[in-house]
Amino acid sequence: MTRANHDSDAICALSPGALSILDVAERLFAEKGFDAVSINDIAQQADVSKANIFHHFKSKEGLYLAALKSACEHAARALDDVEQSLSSDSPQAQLQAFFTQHLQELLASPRSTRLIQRELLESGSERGRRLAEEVFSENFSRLVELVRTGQVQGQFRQEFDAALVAFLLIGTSVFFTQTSAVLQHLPGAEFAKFPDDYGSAVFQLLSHGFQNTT
Amino acid sequence: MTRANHDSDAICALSPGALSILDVAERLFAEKGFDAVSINDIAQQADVSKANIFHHFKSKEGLYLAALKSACEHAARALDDVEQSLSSDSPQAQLQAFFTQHLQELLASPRSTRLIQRELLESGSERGRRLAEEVFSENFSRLVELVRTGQVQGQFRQEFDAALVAFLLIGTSVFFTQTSAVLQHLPGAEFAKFPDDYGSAVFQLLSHGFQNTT
DNA sequence: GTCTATAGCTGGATAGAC
DNA sequence: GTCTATCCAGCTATAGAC
Repeated sequence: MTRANHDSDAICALSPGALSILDVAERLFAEKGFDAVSINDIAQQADVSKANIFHHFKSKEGLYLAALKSACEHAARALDDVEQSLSSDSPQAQLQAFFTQHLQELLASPRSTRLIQRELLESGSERGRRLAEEVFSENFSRLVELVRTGQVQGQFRQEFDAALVAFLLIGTSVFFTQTSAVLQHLPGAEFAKFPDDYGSAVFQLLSHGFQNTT
Repeated sequence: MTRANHDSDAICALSPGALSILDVAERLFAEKGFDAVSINDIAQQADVSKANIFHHFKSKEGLYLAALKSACEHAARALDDVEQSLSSDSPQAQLQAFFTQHLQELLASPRSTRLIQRELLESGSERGRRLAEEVFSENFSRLVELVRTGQVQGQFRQEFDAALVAFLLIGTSVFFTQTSAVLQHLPGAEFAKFPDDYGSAVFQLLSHGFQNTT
């Protein structure tokens, strides 16, 4: 708990050995989950001894927290990049740009995404909540603001909660990446094989709705 | 693998002791995941001895599979009920009825939902895929057909993939139940506290889109 | 910083009495 | 069907040499 901050603040000063340990740990924890991964597994795949891992990290949980923090920093950085590269076009253009890049980012770094996903699944732990608050609340707020701007400018309907729209923009992407492996085995869901087409189709649908107005 | 079928076909003939074991197991596996739960934990909470569990179930994995199958049967039954109670109204009325009842079902039995969710997260295993295929593919197909019917009748836009619409109807509900615990801690997301309002608002949004047409 | 060796414990699973 | 007692493999973590 208290120690984790200390460990990962100096993340850039870690020796190369520690970095490869962290890298392997992040991958294995993301793939199999905390309890299914042993220090032995990590030691083998990182080509170091078990004891060496305990030299660099205080405990197994400490290593896990370090990997989690690394994944969060990666995710947060990616979101920042997305927002910085937003053109100063209309809100709907900005929203579409965010949506597209966000989906691409999720697809490009499935490891971090998955590790965070797993952590959020443990809703019982305080960790998951604090994590979400600290890492995502700021970015989420900015996205909500973007929707609100579109609403006051009259481009978006005012009858909808801006936070709800933002939630759906994020959720449809996350849920897609989360289920795409199994989606491909459902009949009629060929869209699972073309993430880019999925992205633009979903944005179209969220924009205009599936119901016919003619 | 081969034994699981044998075990759970006779699920109704199990002794009361076995049923309480299965009940506790389903709860714990859903809450913490397979690896984080020990036979000791289950034995304690079910008020039986460790050995008794191995008398009723061949192994820890056998017990897990039994719990998973129970959860799947529960979920599938709920979906069947939903479809049977569909009125013979217009496709959009049927679609809305399905959406509403599906969301309510998810909220009413979070244990089963969560256990299946966890299993799907392990996309590496064949189990997850087969599970989704066998349990959900039929219901998913029926939902897709419902959307197609609305399309040929001209009530829904034909430009969208029917399977995509069906996917979003399911995904927005599942993702909501999945993240609601953490959602409540995000600024501006008050809708997390009112699932019913969330349901109707999302259906409105998916129907008409967030973009202004005036 | 990195290793070998090992302590100390808990996990799943079994044997056999009742 | 249910229990107590037990086996042993595998785990986290530490000690101490280099």
